[in-house]
Amino acid sequence: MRRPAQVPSPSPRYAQIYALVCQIPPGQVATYGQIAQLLGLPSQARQVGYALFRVAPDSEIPWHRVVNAQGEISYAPQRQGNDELQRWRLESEGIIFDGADRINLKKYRWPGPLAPEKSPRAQSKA
DNA sequence: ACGATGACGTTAT
DNA sequence: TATAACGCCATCG
Repeated sequence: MRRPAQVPSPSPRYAQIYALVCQIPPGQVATYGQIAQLLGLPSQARQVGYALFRVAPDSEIPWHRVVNAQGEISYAPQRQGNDELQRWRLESEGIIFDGADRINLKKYRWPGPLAPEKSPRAQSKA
């Protein structure tokens, strides 16, 4: 069932994905394509999602803050309800789903690592 | 090494 | 707006 088998040392590419996802602040969400683009991977949105698939639900990574470009959770039978968990967690952070099970990306979309929601101070890193 | 798959995205109908 | 098909690239058998 395509289980992760063993992931002792993921590729550096995945490490970047995980690191970026960890930077998503609570109450906000990012899309797979956005993550990919921020990493310099314009068309590899799939790999971003695939990387998150390898992450355990109890991982330190806020994987639940990543949704697709349509602003909705990607429901898949392979996740066996982890998708529900994702929605539940997002709602816990104050994110509201509309009648179409989608969220307002215009309102919750993560601006990026260079634009924290508090201080729009670009490139103020180190 | 090869073929098939997939937590996606974009464009066309 | 919803549905369908194609493209992209890493991972799996």
